[in-house]
Amino acid sequence: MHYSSFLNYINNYIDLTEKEIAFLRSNTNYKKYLKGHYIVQQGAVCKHTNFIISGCTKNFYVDQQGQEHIVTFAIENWWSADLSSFITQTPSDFNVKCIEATEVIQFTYQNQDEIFQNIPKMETLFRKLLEKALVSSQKRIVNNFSLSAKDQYLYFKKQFSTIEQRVPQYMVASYLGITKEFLSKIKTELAKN
Amino acid sequence: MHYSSFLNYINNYIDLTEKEIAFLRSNTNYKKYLKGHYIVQQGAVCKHTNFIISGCTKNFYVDQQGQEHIVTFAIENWWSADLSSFITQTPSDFNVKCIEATEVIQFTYQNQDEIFQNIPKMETLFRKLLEKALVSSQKRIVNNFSLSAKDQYLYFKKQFSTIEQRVPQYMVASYLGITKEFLSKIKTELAKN
DNA sequence: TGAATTTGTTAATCTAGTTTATTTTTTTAT
DNA sequence: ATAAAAAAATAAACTAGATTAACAAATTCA
Repeated sequence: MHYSSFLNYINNYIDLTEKEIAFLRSNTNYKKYLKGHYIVQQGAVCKHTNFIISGCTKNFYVDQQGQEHIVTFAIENWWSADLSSFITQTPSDFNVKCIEATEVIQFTYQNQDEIFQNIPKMETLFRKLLEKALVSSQKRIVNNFSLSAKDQYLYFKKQFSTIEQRVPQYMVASYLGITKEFLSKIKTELAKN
Repeated sequence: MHYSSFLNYINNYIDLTEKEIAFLRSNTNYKKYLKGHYIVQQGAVCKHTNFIISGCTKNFYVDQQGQEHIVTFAIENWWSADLSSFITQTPSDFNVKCIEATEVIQFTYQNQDEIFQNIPKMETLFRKLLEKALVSSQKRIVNNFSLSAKDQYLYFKKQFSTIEQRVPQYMVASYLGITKEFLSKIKTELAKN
């Protein structure tokens, strides 16, 4: 039953036979993480790619000054992993931490290999997901350059209103690359209008 | 003969049969662009993905104030396109312009589909290329947040010394998201040590 | 229920990077 | 070779956003 939202998601993109579904099940597993737990820790290898059934995670980097920089959030029906560590199977520079209790369907690098070899449609799906992720990552770079902090916040709010309602404000600031104090200032200014 | 560097490149990752090579050739074509010419123009659909045989391109966005923001450079043995427009086949927000005279092997969206369907190894290759591109795009976001402009410049220099030597300094500044004046200041400071 | 912890606000001071304007150097094309 | 155009340097005034510090509000949990 944990699988239904995962299979529904896949089903939005591709059609799988009963056999393929069975194969997918046997090459993935369900896991539940408590709030505050780490799915990946800086310095450890990211063993799994995770599809989020419920909950919320943040992927972040702690710099040399000890400051945390959030790269991405992930919620239901999104994927969450440290891609860099996962694809090279080498220690990670990033952390993935659960902001809420989080249920996932996860698979290892080997699982992924098997899945792609046996169900080529799945590799096509992943290729397309990666394309989209790269586009939005590039869009974010451009926004960083061409928008003021206020406009970046408004863009985030529009794009990810659900996330904004679920995570503390200081994490939104970290995602935007500004201080929590400055985001607070922006919000009071916006409230005046 | 134009194809040799393209095939060499592919050969670094996967083995192709003679038949597959022939198929690849018949689904791609060679093109030469002059310096200053546009491969993609903001508002037009990006018809091709381009593998660069020789030359150098920049992928950039012109914001509402008319300011140019460079998202990526591409040189020999790199891929160049506006991914967003290419995958959706809708008008582009970005331009791809030749900084030098540039020779490419290019294929359309339909070509790509045919290639992936007939040579699944090629889709695997592209999936892996996309993974790497996404990793470096995310790395760039983090650098934007955690490094000073000076350190970002040093990182760029280390990573892309060939590019730095080939493009005007104001384009490097645009890529880094700083003004040309400030990059000039950084460089004179660095020269003093 | 209330003490402890986490999250958010406000305000003064500071600084990395921008803007604007002028000058110098390098490149390009004839 | 040389004029025109493009690129780079310099410098002063300015500003978006950071830092620091003190306080207020909201959650959490015993």
